[in-house]
Amino acid sequence: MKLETLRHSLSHIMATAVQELYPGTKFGIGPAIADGFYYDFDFDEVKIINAKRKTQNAKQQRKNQNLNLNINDLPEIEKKMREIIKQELAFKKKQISKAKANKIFKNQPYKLELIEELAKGKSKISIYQVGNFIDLCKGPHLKSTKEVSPDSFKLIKIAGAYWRGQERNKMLTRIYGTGWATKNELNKYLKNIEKAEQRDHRVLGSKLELFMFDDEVGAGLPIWMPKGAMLRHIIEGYLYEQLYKAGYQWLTSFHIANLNLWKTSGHWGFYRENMYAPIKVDEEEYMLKPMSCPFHIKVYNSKIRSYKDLPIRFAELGTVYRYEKSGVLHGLARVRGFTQDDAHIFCTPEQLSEELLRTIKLAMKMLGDFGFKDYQIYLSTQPEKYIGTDKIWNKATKALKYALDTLKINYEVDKGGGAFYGPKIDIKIKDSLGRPWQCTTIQVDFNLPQRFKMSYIDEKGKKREPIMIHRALLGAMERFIAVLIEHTAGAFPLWLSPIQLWVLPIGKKHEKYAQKITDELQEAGFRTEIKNENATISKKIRNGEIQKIPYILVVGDKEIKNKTIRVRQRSKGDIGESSLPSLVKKLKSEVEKKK
RNA sequence: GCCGAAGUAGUUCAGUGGUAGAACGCUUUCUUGGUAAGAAAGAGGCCAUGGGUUCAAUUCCCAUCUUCGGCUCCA
Repeated sequence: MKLETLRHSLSHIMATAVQELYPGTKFGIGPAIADGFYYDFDFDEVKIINAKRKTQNAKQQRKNQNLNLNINDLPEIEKKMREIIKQELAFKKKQISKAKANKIFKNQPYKLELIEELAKGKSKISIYQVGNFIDLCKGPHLKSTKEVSPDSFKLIKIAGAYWRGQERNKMLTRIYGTGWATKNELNKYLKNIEKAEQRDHRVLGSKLELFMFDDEVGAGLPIWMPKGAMLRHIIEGYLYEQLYKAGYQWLTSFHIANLNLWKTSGHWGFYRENMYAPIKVDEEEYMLKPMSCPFHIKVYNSKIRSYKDLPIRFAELGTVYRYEKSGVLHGLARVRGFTQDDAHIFCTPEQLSEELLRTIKLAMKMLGDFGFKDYQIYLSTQPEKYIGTDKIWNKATKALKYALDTLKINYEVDKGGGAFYGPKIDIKIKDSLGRPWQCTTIQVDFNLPQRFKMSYIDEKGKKREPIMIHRALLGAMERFIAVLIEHTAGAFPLWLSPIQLWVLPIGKKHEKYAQKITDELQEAGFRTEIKNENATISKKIRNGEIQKIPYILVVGDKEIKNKTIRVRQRSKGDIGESSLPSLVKKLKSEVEKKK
């Protein structure tokens, strides 16, 4: 039995239960998804009288006695589902005409909408019936509900979801469930979810004192605490070094700029809903920057460029501000002010392939250095509305494909998913709960060079328009660190650890020696702290493990006598006595390998 | 923004129509310790904010803000 079939059938069983419990429900759709299933319901015409309600607050009463489900109602639906399963009902498939379908679903407006589309070019529509519940469905399904083990599924959450995923449509109530072949597998799944929640960057962020939020500061505006700021600083240092090696030049630009700049760039016209309101300065209006590109273009345009100067690569750790709808904010992964590892490459059309190839190679190297090997790559192509000629679109899309193919990278094509100004490559990294986050983006732009009248002088002394590539390889510091925290569960590799070593003197008389060791390690460039507070050695070690300190050094009488330290490695335990120089050598090679 | 849930100590959470408690953390003292929790004492809260109902509101009602789970949108 395929899990997908089981889950799809569970979704029908849930709908059957809902129909029995809340007559009058209108049904949306109910597919199987990764790990489970859902079904969308419209309860607007279900009167509260029909449902057995334990609690009713005033808000619900005001809503004209309409049913308003919440998480507390799920056990009752589960119970009903088990009753249905025990009845050993068959899933019956039928092929019917459109006219007959319209009759059966005459009280189901969402189904009628689907019938209209399904019937196009077909004479028959397939339906499935289980118990008294009939649904439009192409299947497949189980033969009977008896194939379902009544304790291997669970309804897990309830949420709003727009009909057909369109914001302008009505919001339906979606119930999510998870379903497995056995009770054991279900429990394993639920345990895994719990484990994943332990890796949540929002939880670890405050436990490890990396960053914080404050109501009075504002939503979506993280404050970096000392250890988080250090982590960020290390990553920034890495970027400066890598990009310099890759032939980039660094720029710095300001956080606000005259509205006129954003009018020229087109952001005022096309991106306004993501920008904050203008700030009045004397008689002029200024905007907080949502992107850094116009500044980089200004630098490019500050003098006449020859074909010999290209490609020009301008990089900036650009802090940008974007209005994000309140409901989408998510820890560090989705914020309202963030710093992109942004860069713009200006090149000739002939150089485009080579530049894209270099950029993707660099992205892969950098993601690899941070330990990311598992991600999804998308190539987004020409959308319906676009600027530029088909010729140049084809050329750019081909160049992107060429780069991916040359590097033998697997990718999916997101047809029509490109920006209006050019095609792009996106790389998404998954978080602890499997939610994908877009980090890397490499976009070709035919729009801005035109808007800012950019040019270079070619071999024949003629003015030509350069091609622009926008690229953020880690994406944004905030989001990247969020994913990094979840990826490592906060146990950062040595080179990234904000604090790399703790030195623990056993007693007061060992403090002087411990301080000497600490000083020498700091001198050697390692982020080291002495822990001489009043606590037992066991307690300090425990704290060190909780704080995910990579190395803990213990010193006492024996070590002083031998001129050594006792080394404990994170999650490995005591790895024995060592001299300081040999430890430093080990640490240096570990930092070097970025492991 | 939309649907649903929730905001009590630094953190995780109990609790109550008569202005509050636990655990961990923190501070101090005792203890001077050998690889994941030594002991005692103490400090710490306008119970998110603003209104309303009430003799009395942290508790009931409303609004706002923030957070969480989804939807839509994105780095």
